[in-house]
Amino acid sequence: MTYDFKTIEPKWQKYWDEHKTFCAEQNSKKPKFYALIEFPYPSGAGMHVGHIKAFSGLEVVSRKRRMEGYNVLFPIGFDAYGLPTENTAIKTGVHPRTVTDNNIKKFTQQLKRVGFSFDWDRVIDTTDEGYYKWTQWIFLKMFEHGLVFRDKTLVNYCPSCKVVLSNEDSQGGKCDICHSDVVQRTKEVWYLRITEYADKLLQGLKDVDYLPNIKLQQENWIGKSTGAFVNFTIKENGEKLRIYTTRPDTLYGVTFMVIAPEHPIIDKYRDSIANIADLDAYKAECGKKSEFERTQLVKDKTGVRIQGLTAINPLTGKEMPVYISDYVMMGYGTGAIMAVPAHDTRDYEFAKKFGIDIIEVIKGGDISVAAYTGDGEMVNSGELNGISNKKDAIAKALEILKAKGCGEAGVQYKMKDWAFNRQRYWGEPIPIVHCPKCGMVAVPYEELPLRLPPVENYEPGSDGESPLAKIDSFVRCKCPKCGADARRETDTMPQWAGSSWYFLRYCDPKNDKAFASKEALKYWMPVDWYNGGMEHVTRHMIYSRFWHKFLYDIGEVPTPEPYAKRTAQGLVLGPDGDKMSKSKGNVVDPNDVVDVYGADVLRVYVLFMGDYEQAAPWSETGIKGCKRFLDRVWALSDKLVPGEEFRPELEVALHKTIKKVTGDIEAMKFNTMMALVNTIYEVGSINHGEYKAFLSILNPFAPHMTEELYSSLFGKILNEQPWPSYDEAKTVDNEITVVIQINGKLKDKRLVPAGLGKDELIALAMESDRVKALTEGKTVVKSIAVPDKLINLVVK
RNA sequence: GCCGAUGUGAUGGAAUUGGUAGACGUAGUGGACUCAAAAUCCACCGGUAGCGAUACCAUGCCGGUUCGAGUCCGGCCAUCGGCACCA
Repeated sequence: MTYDFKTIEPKWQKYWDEHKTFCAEQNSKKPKFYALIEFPYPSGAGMHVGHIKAFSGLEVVSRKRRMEGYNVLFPIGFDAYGLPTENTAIKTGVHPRTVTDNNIKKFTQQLKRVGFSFDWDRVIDTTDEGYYKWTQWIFLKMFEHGLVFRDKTLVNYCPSCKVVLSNEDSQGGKCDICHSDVVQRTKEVWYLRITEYADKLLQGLKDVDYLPNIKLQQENWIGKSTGAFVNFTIKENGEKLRIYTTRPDTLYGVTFMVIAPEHPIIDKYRDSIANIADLDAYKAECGKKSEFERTQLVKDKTGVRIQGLTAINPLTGKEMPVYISDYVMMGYGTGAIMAVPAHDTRDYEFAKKFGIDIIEVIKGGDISVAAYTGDGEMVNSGELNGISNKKDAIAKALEILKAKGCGEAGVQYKMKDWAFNRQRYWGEPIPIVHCPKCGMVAVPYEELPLRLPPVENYEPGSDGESPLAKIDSFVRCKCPKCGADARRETDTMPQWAGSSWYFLRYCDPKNDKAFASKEALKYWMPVDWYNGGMEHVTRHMIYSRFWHKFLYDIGEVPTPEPYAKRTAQGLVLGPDGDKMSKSKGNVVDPNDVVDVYGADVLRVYVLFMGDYEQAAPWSETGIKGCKRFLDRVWALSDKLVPGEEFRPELEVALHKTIKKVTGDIEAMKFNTMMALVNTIYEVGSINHGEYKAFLSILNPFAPHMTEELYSSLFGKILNEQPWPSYDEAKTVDNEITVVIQINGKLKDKRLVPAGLGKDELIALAMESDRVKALTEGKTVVKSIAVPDKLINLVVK
């Protein structure tokens, strides 16, 4: 009898569907466990095996938790708004709704074939009007609370196609569609004031269990820095030029100022600037570069001195030139810096290039060679001289600034406000009306959802407007406040919107009175364990934590943080070791694997292929090992003998393995249970109790095969059985091999009873013939013994 | 450039707290079974030298701490993820 996956796997999938085996229970007395995976974007290409790996980690945890007696919520849905779908629609003329529905169908079919234990009664789709109604609702709540505003920004604009482009579609400054040069263009867009939550987002990290590197990435993204705002007076007109610095202690070392090319002071005083044409030309040149490119090309600093603006150092009264340069960004701090070339690398390069003075104010480096960014004694710094501690120097500098009334301590965040709009069709319409009298007016809550209207074609409108701008019947409306003729906003929300709160909807996905009921939220939140890709740990996670914290502040959700725990899986690379991509043709379709090997082999392989958190290439040969492993498990049914108690020859191995697998699953280490099968083969037989235990721990990985074996051999449904327990005392061998080292090198081994003391071990080591031979005529200087592990003799 | 990670045999990777480097799998070699092949089973499997016991070398590179370093520290190199309009 061989394992016929082609009939057995669909049989159990049907059973699980019909019995709603994996649907979360309502009103359960069991403890809850909410496992969340990042819901997929349903692309036309269908799923690849990377999705399977991403979902399989918590799939195993969820199945284990159910056996451990938890009421588990393990939901699935689709993050379906997005550019690729819209681009397909433009290309083929098929409505994005139809494209999305087809893709979701394909994804669903693929997921079901793998036998994931998702709760299929709670599927959500962010493009469903019953869902995006609530996305719009939350947006309006933010609008109501002053977290939504409009401001100018630079966007990538293709003058030839007349569209706003994403960073991805404008790489290298060329339009992806027509290959003409992309320019940076100023546009007024929507923002969410996420910076208001910067500190809360940072503080909240103290209370959650994320992998340390994930926390660190988020901390760095928020980028809190403490420093000072300092006002420099402009000699010619008395204007205050406000700068932000983290090093107010270096104020005596300032020799010039740099402002962003877009800084408003230039336009304000353009009439009094002699070389305004040069500045405009430089600004235009910078406009071609994205912010990313600006910071990247540091090798050669560029800039132009402003003829007609001179800054005065508030501490020394010294006059200093003001430059514009693209290494200063309008989007961070105040868009202006004081340059201290002696102690900042970028300022140093700039000063060298433009021949500006470099004044040392901190001892310890050689400023003729490079900027010195380390600590040291303050020099050339008036009342700061002699202070050798950075912290004290900064404190003193702040004191002086405050006394003179020209500056104060301040906090800056690297995090920017969230540009919350796209000029595209396939997204949630922003529910705002522009009234000539009342300004921006919210669409009333009772009119939600504001539906996406049908359009003829999905090409972006001319001049960078959304296709919605072309729909007169959509655009023209009455002001909800005063009834006057008004215009609807035609931008849509970015793809991040729908995924910023989906974990809340899963708690109560069919509710049409609220995004979820208070009871459901109270029961299920927070998410106990969230797993996804490293590429989402900053943007998606920070955006969604922000939405959640806002909802918490207005009393709509019961927990301050959405995710109690977060882990991340590594990518599955193509067989060639490159990232899987359609263009490289190295994408592996899970359906092909299931056709040949079955779902259980695929599931076991993606988890056994290596470290779950690391990227690993797909390997056709590696998968064969997993097939052999499962075939050997299946064949154990031929070696079955009566008996429920573990027999002495397998007892330790079983207790050890149960303990190991129980712990390893929690640590997302999945690839270490194969060895037990080898041991069982060595023993030559397995009894009922032993087989039951082994099938139980394998069940989360290979649910179809283990269920078939268990139910046919023992007449019970395996996933209704409890997770096997182990006896700590029986996980250790009575006899242990200890290692004898001389000067740290392995020289001999001894099989000794477990738990031997240090002195006994050392005495034992001295009896060894090898040790005797090697220590002859020498002295043992030191002996180290680690019980049950090793003895090391230091010999001279 | 900045932030985060990774680097171990032919190969995917183990080594859970600083304590036997290479578990387990794949590939390979030899053998059993077979008319033969596949499948399956058994054995071997980091390098150099040696008949052998064994010795030396070996976890990207250079250095350090330690009785002992894949693991900790410093400095390099390479690769990957993110850098805010790809999701």
